[in-house]
Amino acid sequence: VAGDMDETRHWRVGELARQAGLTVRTLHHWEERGLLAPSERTGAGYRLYSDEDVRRLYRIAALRDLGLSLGEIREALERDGGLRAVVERQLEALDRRMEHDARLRELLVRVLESHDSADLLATVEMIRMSDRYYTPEQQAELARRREQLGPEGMEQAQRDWAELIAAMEAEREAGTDPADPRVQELARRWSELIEAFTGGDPGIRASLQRMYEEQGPEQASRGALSAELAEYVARAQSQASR
Amino acid sequence: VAGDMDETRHWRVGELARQAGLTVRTLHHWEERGLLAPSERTGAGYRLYSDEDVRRLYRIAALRDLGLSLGEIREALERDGGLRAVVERQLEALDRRMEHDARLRELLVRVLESHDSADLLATVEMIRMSDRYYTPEQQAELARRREQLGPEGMEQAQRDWAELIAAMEAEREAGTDPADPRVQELARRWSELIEAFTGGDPGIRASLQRMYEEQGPEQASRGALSAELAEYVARAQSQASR
DNA sequence: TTGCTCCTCACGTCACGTGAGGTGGC
DNA sequence: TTGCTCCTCACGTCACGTGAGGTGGC
Repeated sequence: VAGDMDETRHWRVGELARQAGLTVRTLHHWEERGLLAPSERTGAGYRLYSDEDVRRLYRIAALRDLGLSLGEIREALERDGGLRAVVERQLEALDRRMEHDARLRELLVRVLESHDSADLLATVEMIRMSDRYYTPEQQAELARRREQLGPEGMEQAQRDWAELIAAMEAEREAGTDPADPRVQELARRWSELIEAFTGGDPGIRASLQRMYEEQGPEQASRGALSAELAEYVARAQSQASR
Repeated sequence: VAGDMDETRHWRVGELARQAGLTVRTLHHWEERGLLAPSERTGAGYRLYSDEDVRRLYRIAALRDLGLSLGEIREALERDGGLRAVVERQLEALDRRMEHDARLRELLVRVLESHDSADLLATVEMIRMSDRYYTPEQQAELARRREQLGPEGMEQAQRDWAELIAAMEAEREAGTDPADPRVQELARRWSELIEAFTGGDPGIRASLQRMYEEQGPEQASRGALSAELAEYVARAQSQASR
């Protein structure tokens, strides 16, 4: 073993794959993609990798473990300074993903904590809706306000809405004129609760309105409001300004 | 708009896609995969989605946002309690990914902080190697020990090794007999440093040895040790036991 | 001669994106 | 009649996994 003069040791693909903890197919694929070709072949076409090839292989494997795509790895290996550029992009993408995952995790935990699975699906749908209509800043603002309210405050708000909706629905079913003082009082309360939700932020108000316009009251309120009731409330509010 | 009796409103695929923030192709795909088929078609084959279909669509979209695959969504919607099971699996997978990402992020930051890109690639390769040969527990143990050493301790250890390797290489080049007392002293020091690294843990010692056997001294030491020098040290150590 | 390793296609995966070529509907 | 919407193929993506069918090598 001592004086073994194997100046350029060569590796066959299977050997090398086993060594590096990869599959033969992976090495084939890297070759197809132009990342790593063996510097020699035997007469019968067997791939022979040199020490130099092996070093390149380990570099590629390392970069792959950093999450780079094969295209990015090529870029990193070809250009000087390419590594830094590619890794910076990679880090940014990773940060975005980690943020996303953190939010997702919270969501999943909430889903698991919830016992009623219909209710929990509704929660997810609501969040999805929010994501579509509120800007990230607006969402942060809404979250801030929710935090300020605390769990009891949130429940209180929900009860307030449930009560108000029930009262409004009762008037509508009774056929009360929207201009009636009782209904007008409810409409005023309605505006107050919306004001409390938007916190007076005109952007949030606009987003909310766009959501109701585009999705309709049933979707936007996740079933809390019927189209008929929304219509009735709108009539009462237009009455108020007369 | 008021008394509109559209008992079963129908949606065409484009409309619905726009509403839901999806593409038409996505709805086609969901249909191919058996997730959501419109309950009606026009004579010409136009898809018509009912309110019921729309509700199902929103449920699917919500679950997709939770990161479920289309297959998992089917499972969740078909079986009772399927949602909980699927979400639990999802959460476990997410936790694993988040842990992985956290480690990856550290790595990427270290790569960016390093100025010599060859050096940084070596670091990544070393970590890859460690992942292959040390169990998670052993890695934790090694990390604990590194932390205990602190940055100065680490640098000191690296200097110790560099010195010892240089001294050993000098003897080898000079052709000193491995049994020579000077070489024997170096070999003793060598064993001490390995002992310091493994912390006396036999598992770590075995993993380290397996790594050197399977990868060879050059790869395992990331170029710090030549095959010849490793051979020389081995001879010196076997001499010691005589 | 028998295994073992290797070779080159080539299809499958996952959730759609992106045309191509053609037809119904207000 | 002119756009617009819709239809059904069908290939492409990304990094390989997984055979299929056949041949070299110690």
